[in-house]
Amino acid sequence: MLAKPAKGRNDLVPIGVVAQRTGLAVSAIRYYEERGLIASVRTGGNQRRFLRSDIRRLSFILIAQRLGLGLAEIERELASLPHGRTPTVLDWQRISRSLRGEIDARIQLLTRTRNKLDECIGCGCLSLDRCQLYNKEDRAAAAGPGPRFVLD
Amino acid sequence: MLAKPAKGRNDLVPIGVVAQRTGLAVSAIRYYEERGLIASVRTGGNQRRFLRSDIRRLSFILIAQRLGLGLAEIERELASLPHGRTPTVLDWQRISRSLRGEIDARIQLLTRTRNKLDECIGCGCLSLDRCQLYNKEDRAAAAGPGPRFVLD
DNA sequence: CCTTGACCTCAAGTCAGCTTGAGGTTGCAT
DNA sequence: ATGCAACCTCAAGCTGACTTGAGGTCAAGG
Repeated sequence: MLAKPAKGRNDLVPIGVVAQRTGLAVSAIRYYEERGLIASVRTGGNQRRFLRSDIRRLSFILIAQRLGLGLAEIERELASLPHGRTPTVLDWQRISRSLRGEIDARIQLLTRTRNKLDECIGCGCLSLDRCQLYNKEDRAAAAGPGPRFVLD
Repeated sequence: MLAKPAKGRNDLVPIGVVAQRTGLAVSAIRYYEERGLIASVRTGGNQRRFLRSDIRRLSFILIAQRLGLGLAEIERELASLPHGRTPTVLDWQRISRSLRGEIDARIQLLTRTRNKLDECIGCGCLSLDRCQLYNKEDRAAAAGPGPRFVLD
C-alpha cells in the first residue's frame, strides 16, 4: 500500500506517491534530489516528504528530457523556479516558450538534413568529400561539451 | 607524418589516414572495427590497412549517428552492405531512403510535440494530469530497450 | 644506426542517467 | 503489538560510445 493517500489536507507527500504520480522510479526521484533538481523535507523518522508542487517540477523535467535536454540544462532552466512554492503560470509560460525554441531549432535542423539527404538519394553518393549531408568541418565546429543531442 | 599519402595506386590505407579523412579519432575507428562495423587486413607488421571504401562506410555511420541511431541499429543497416567491396549506388539509395523514414518520423513527432506545447503555453499548466504534452501511459508504452532517442 | 611518429594491445576510466543490492528503519493497519 | 510495505543509505553496477594510459613495435628519413 502506498503510505496513506492524503488524509484530510496534507501537502507533504512521500516519495512513493510522487513516483506513482510521475511514473518515475523511486530511485530516479532520489537521484534528482541528489542532483539538486528537487528538494524535500524529512520526517522525524528520516523519510522524505515532497511538496505537491514538486510533482509539477518533475513533470517539467520529464518533458524537457523528451526534448533532449540534459539534466544540467534542465537544472539551469529550473534555477529560475522557486523550490517549494507552486510556480506561477508566468513561470511555466516563460520556460515553455524556451522549450518551444528548442523544438523549433531541432525541427529546422532535421528538415535541412532531410533536404540534403534527398539530394543524396538522387546522386547515391554519401561521399565525405562531395556530400552536403556530412562534412567534418561542421562536426568539428558543432562539437563542444555537454550532452549528446540528436543532430547536433 | 601520415604514413605515406598514397604512392602510385594503393587501395589500402592505414588507420591514421582514415582518421584524417573522416575526422574520427583513431581510437574510435578501432572501436568500430572491434564492434564489427568495419573490417581491416593486417600488414606483416600487424598494422591495420583499410580499404578506401571503408571511409564511405564510416561516413555513413557518422550520418546515421547524427540521426540518432545507435551503433547497433547502424550495424543492422550495414549488415546488408558488403564488407570490402565498394557498395553500389543502389545500396546507398536503399539505406538513405530508410534513413529518410527515420527523419520523417522524428520530424512528425517533434511537430506534434510542438503543437501540444503551444496549447500548454496557452493554459500555462504543464500538469501531469491534464497536460497533453506528457503522460506516463505514453511513456510506459514507448519504453522498451535500446538506445535513448530524443522524443521517443 | 638512430630517432621519431604512427602504429599496436589491453585494461581501465569517463560521462550521463540511472538501477540494483545489501542491510537496516519507519509507520500504518489490523 | 506485530507484521509488512514502504522507506532509508551507501556502494557498486550498467549501457553506449568512446578515450586514456601504459608499455611496446614498426618503418622511414637524416
